[in-house]
Amino acid sequence: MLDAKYFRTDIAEAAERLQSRGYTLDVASLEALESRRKALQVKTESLQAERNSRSKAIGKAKASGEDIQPLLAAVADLGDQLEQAKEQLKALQVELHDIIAGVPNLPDQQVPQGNDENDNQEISRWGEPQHYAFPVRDHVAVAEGLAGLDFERAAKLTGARFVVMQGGVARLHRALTQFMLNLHTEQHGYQETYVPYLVNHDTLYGTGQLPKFGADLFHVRGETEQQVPLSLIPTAEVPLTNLWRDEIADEAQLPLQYAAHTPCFRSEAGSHGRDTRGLIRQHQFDKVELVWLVKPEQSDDALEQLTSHAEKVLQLLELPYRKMLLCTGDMGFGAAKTYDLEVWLPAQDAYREISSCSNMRDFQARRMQARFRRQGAKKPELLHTLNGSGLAVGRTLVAILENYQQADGSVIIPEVLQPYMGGLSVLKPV
RNA sequence: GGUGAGGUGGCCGAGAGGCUGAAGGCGCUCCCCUGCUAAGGGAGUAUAGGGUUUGUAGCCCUAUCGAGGGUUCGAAUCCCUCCCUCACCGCCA
Repeated sequence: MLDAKYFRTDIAEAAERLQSRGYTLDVASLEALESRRKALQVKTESLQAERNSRSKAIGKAKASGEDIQPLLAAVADLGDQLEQAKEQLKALQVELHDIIAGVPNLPDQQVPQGNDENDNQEISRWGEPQHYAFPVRDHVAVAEGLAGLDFERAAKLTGARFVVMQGGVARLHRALTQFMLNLHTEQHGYQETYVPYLVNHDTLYGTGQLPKFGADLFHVRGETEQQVPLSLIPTAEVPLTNLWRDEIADEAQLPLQYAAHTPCFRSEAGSHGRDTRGLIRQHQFDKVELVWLVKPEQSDDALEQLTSHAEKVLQLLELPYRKMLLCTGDMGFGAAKTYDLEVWLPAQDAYREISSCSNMRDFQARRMQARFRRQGAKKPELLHTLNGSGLAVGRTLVAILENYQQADGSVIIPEVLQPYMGGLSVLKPV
């Protein structure tokens, strides 16, 4: 969420910068609402102040044994007026807040202008896509030979966009998460963290999934209407970033770096018909997530580091990839700057997203009231938050199955994973 | 799941409808005293929103005692719902 004050003081600039990412701010109605809000809030608060002082006077009069009836009569209609003003103000504030909470983050200045993924800017490439002397199969066909992925049975158990993994492929999937977590915690300074997979709505609001993107989530309702509704996390970014919701960190504790492996659940509303084959787009997938909480002046550098940590995984797995700087139109709701890492998938003859690393600046921190206090400072400041996949495990599995496939249907296991596979160096067809 | 006890500032802890944004203590900051240290004296010490303002200064207002609703002129205090913590019982990986 952007600072409400920003909309009061520099609304023209806000509108212009938002337009660059394809978001049209309704300046006129926002200004109208704002001036009504101001008048109403002043009115409401002065009514409140009057009520408070009169009530205090009644208390004093009563204590000294005076007759309070005339005083009571004098406040009689104050209550109704106040009640009415409060209700109007609340409605107005909710309206205003809903608008502001639905406004996306401002893109960083160096983010290229653009409408969609075609305007993203390629930053670098790593590795050379291999040439295959045989017809390349996609990961579904490769895994079929290994009896590793069972989409039919998963559909029976649950429905479309779920998978059952078995045997060497299942183990490879597990090996990947172990490898990634070990790398980030041992070499990159992240604190290994285990988090809940169900979170409440305050938490989802904090990272920006709510109120706008509830349709992308799976929700779990309580038995009764009053019980707190929960939702399955769409990414570990949600619980990790919210660790510091409503808290104030000491400057000395920063930067905070967390790594967690969790399943992620996404309803994929609105993506019907896209990537229907295979593991690319599932309702449930595993991911190792990296989250940073930093001082504002550290966040630019932190994004570079965070992205390099995700890249390191691809490099160690020897998977060709390219690094893209997303344009204004392709960035996520809360992001100020995002790098996507796209891994080479030979069967698709294309690079596909496998990691997304974003600097959210203070956008989430403001919603969460996640702050820190500088040494000796009185006022706390908002933190900057960053997150990135390091990496999406399912898609990494896809990349390995496709890039390491052999003519005989076997799949070579990347060297760094072999210790996690009991020394196995190749998955053979069954 | 059942029964009971609780949730108050950075921490401990009082308060049981009004003079309580909240006693007292600890911690922290500043000042005084002081060869050093220890002890002592004094002052200060939440957050958010709003108004005023050139101002992240000052001043003023409002809100906040787990969360939300209610009763009341007035709620930390009374009522309801939910959340969380602790204890015992039941169940369970």
